[in-house]
Amino acid sequence: MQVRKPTRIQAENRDRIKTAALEVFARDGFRGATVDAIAAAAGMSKPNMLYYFPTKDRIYRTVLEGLLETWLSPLRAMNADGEPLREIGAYIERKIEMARDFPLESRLFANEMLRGAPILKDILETDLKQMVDEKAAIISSWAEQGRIAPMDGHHLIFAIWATTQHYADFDVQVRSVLGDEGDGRFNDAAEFLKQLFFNGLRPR
Amino acid sequence: MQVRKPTRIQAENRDRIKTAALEVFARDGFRGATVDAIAAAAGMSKPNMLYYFPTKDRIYRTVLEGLLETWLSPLRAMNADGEPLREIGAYIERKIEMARDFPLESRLFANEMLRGAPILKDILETDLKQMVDEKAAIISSWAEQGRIAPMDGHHLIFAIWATTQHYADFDVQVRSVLGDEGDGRFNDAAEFLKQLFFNGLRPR
DNA sequence: CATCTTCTTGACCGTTTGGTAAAAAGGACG
DNA sequence: CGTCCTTTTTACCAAACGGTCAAGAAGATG
Repeated sequence: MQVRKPTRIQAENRDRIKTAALEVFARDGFRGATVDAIAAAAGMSKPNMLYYFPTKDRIYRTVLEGLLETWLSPLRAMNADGEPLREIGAYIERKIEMARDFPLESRLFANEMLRGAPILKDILETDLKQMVDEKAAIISSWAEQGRIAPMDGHHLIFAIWATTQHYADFDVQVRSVLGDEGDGRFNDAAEFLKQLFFNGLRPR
Repeated sequence: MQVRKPTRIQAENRDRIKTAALEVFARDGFRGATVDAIAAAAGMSKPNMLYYFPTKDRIYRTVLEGLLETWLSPLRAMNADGEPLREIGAYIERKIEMARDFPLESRLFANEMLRGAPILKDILETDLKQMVDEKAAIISSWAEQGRIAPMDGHHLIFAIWATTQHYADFDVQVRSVLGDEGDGRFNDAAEFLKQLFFNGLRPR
């Protein structure tokens, strides 16, 4: 099986398509997105795009899978040997940065969840579950050592996901509510969330 | 302008359509949903359905607007004269109940946000903003009185929205990660969140 | 610069989509 | 039970959709 290395044009165009697809899928979801819309966003004709990716489904899977590793890396970085509040604080900060810098990725992920994760379900139940269980166990051990309040680590992780991704997924709502004073919302959110979680987790 | 009261059949069918539309729109979003799919879910032919609602757009607006008041009523119930932690705790509990009992409504709302809230934008910027500002002011006054920790009430409200709605919007993910032990997830979440927010908000 | 491969295009195809028209079927009510 | 209004159905339409095809344009390579 011959696998020749991609040409410069191939690399560029595949990249433009993935960027365009991210935009469209994040807004309209898989079913709502059209290959015409993606091609238009990528600045090329539909048949031209389909020369690089044979189907809409393939584009979607490529974008989604390309995103996963980046998306989960902050959690993977949470270290059992670190100081609990430092580790959790760093995780919150990193996740807020990602909501600010990669809102489309967050919304694409949210869209996949809303339709029942037909593509990612397997990964959620295996790889993701395994990692979350592992990190939740670390949190439990911190709690048993009395270094943080006793709690189920799973729900702590969910709470951090929810609060941080909210600023990407519900960006319209956040901006609508905050109005003109909303410019510093990511910094304010980071400060608020660290206070909330730090005080909420401190052992008592 | 004659407005006759709806017949029994009209009332029933409009209701069936709205229920079916909620299901389909919550899963596939506005663009991804098809009138055929909604009609099928409602158990009637497409032209029959369009006899009751002239366009897909009209169905969507009807469902969305019918949802809004219910959706925001828990926040409206937050009372300045109550005891802060009791009020906030009751709000969290009510929101978790809604995530459990009305997940489709939550996901429909999420879908509308993800595509930039083209229908709800106006309401977000006027009615919603007004109410959130009002409630955030109450929270600020509690903070000034030293009854809770100082904070921006807006972000507290966002955090409660995010953490509670997460259990509806990301239900697949939550269930995938929790596995078979996930049955009590709404109760566990309520307990966890109350602990988190109570400790996180206590004045110090 | 000739040749071979890669890339792009316009024309096209069958299916799905949102919606319409007209007529048949059903229900309410005197 | 006949009449009138409501409801449902069948058949249909134009546009949008995902995708194909063959031929031409542009790049790479000797």
